[in-house]
Amino acid sequence: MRRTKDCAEQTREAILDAAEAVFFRQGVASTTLSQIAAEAGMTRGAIYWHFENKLALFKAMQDRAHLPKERFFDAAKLVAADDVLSTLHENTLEVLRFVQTDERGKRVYTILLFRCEYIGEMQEALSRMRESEEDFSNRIETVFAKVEERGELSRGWMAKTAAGAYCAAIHGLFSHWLRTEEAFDLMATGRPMLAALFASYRAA
Amino acid sequence: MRRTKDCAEQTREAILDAAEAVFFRQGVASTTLSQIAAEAGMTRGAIYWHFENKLALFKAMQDRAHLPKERFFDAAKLVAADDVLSTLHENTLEVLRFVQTDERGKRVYTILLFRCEYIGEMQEALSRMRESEEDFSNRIETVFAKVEERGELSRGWMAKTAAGAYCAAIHGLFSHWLRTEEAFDLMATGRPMLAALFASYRAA
DNA sequence: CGTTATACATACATGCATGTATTTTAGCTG
DNA sequence: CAGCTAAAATACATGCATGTATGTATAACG
Repeated sequence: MRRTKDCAEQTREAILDAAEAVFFRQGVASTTLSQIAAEAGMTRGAIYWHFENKLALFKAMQDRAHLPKERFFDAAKLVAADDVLSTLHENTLEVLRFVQTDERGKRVYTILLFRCEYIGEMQEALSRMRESEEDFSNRIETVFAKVEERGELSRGWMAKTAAGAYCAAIHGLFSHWLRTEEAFDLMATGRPMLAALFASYRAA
Repeated sequence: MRRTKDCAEQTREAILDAAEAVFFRQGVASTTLSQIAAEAGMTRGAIYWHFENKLALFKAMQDRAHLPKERFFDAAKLVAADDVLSTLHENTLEVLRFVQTDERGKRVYTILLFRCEYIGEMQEALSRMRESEEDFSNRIETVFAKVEERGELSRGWMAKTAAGAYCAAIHGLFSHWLRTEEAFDLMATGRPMLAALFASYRAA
């Protein structure tokens, strides 16, 4: 105990790693702090030293793996592009490629999607997630509004429905992939799927 | 107590209703049998009389709202159709229309998707769900295999990726809709989205 | 009309997770 | 080297959900 300062920081990271692992295996609600401590090779004392409680630990884990949506979709840049649709299309493919390599992101996103109930104390975590999702949704809608304004959106679509379909497609791809990882080739499926969508957005 | 036989059946239904309501509000893991009993206006005794435990109650709730996938997608019929793709397309639109009217289905599906962690005791419930999903996935893949065999599937798609994209799209639509119900018009978004997908499947 | 099984309610024992208080260990400081 | 404090481990009190055992009222049945 009390080895040194960065030794404590190392402990903190170990606890977060352990939390990720146990949350992933067992889900958030049924995971006890004892289990996390055991996984990290310590006792609950260490956890309570570094974190206020389970919710704080959960949030810290969520923060450590800042999800890709925030860093990949800059609505201002997208709207400013020459060919907004093509830029969004390419951008999306880039995200698909990226997430495949991001092991931590995959684990954390799986926890957020499938291993967490977001109730009681966790409601705050949900509202964070919701805000982030809503923010994403809104940015995408802004982008499509611009596309529509420029007359580049096929009739049959409106900014709102186009954005909804885009979000649904992305979300569907990710969750289907995370649920059946070994049996699902994200790029092989996502590429033609996005191609179909964007072709429809553009159609004369 | 001991009113009559169908009075007991009525109690059973009331318990299931209460479970649905509380699971929906609070999530499955953190819901206690006392809360369900209170919601139903009874005590835990009634629950333990009708159900072995929480898992059994959960399964009964799941069974009562048999989800639409089972009754709408008959792979054999689909494969036998003249125009398989068009039939699947129409079938899918019909499901979209139907689910909007099925309040119980909506609640239960929301619980299954967002209010349940599927761990510990619930893992069995998960494997049931998984089987059902996998079965659905497989049936869809069978359908697309037939389409491919007939040479009616555009190059750029293979049976597997086409089925994956279809499932991802459906799942994405449903979950996006259930998450933001008021702000999302399922048909208005789903119709052009499916049109885009199926147009791509067919493209010469 | 008495008995019995049904449909619950109530009471009780157990276990376990949480949070906090206390204690121990070891690095740092003068 | 003494003293202090950061970094944990340990101990303890509490609450609460579960499961089960027991109690009880009433419908069904002979």
